[in-house]
Amino acid sequence: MLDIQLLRTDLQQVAKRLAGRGYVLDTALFSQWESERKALQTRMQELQAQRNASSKLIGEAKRKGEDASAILAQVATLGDELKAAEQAFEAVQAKLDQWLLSIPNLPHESVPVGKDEHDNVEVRKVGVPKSFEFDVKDHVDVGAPLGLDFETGTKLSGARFTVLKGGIARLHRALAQFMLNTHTETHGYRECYTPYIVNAEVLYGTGQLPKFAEDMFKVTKGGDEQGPDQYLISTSEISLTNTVRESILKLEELPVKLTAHSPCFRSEAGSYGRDTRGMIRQHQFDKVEMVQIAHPERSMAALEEMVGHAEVILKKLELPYRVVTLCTGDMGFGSTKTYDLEVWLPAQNTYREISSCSNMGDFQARRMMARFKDENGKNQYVHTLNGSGLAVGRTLVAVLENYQNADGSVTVPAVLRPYMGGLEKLVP
RNA sequence: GGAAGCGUGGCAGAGUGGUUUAAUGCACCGGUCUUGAAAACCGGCGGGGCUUCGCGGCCCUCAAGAGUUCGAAUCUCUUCGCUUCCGCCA
Repeated sequence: MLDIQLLRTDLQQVAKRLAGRGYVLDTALFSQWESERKALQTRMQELQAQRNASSKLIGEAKRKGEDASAILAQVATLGDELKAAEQAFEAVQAKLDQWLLSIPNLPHESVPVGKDEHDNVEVRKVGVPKSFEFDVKDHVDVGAPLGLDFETGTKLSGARFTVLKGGIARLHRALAQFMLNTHTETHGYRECYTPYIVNAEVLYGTGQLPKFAEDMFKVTKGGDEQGPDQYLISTSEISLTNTVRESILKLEELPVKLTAHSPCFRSEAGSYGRDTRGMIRQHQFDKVEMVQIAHPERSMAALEEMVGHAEVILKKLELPYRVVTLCTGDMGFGSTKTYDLEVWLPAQNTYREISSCSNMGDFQARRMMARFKDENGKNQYVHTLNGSGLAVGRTLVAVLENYQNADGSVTVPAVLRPYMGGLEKLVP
């Protein structure tokens, strides 16, 4: 959520910056609602003050045993008027709030202006794609004999669900363990285990609601169809970031660095027909997530650091990748700046997204009321950052494709062998 | 699932319709004193919002929501959470 003060003081500038990401800000609408709000709020508060004063007088009169009927008569008409004023105010305030919640974040000045993914800027390329002496297979064909089973996944749950069996299942687990251990042991993140079902208000905090409800899985408690709205998390960014909601952190508590391995559930509405083959795009996938709650002055540095943390995983796995700065038009809703990590997939002969690291600035913090007491004792919004470190399913895909051998086996990356009981190769 | 009880500011804790615009203590911050500290004393000390150049003024907030009332922490209803007991259960 943007700072409403910024909209009040510098509306045109905000509109201009949002235009860079392809968002048209309805400035006339805001100005109109804002002046309505101001008038209604002033009126309502006047009436409340009047009521409070009169009630106090009545109390005093009664205590002294005096006759209060004159004041009572005077205040009698106030009730209806006040109620009407309150309702009118709440109505316009609700409209403003909903509107504010639907506005994306302002891009940082350092973000390249652009329309879509074609305008993203490559920052660096690391590692050299290996050349194969044989025709490379994609992960579906490499994985099938090793226990990657789409057919059973579909039988159980429909399209975009997968069953992993045997060595592949273990490799998948090894990847997650390796990532989690690396982030906790060498990057200073605190391991967390969090709920996979969260309340709607939590999703307002991180920005999935109200705009992106169609991307989520909503769940219902048996026998409680009228119960509160709850959703499966689409990333553990949601639960990790919201751990600091409605709190005021001490200066010395920053930065808070959290990590978790969790499944992620995404409806993938709007991506029908895209990446239908294989496990690139699933309704359920695992991810190791990094989250930082940072001092505003430190958040951009923290973003660079976090990208580095994600890169370490790819480097240790010896997977070629590149780092890309997303342009204004391709960034996510709440981000001020985003780097994507794209891993080399030989079968597709291209780099594919495997991690996304973003600085959300105070956008989520304002929605969550997550603050810290600054150097001057003032409460300030924290900055929140999140990054995949990494998407486990896609990492599995990358390992299968990059480590495949002519005989159909897959070499286990050296760093994963301790997690595989020393196994060096997955053999059909 | 059944029964009972309880949710007040960072913590403890008063407060059962109008001197509570939430007492008091602890913690915390500033000051006096002190070589320094402790103690003592003085002052400050939750959060959100509106308004003002500023000083300030005002509104909301006692788990959440709704209601009764001129007036609600206090009364009523609903929801949520916690505690204890019983039942069931990985």
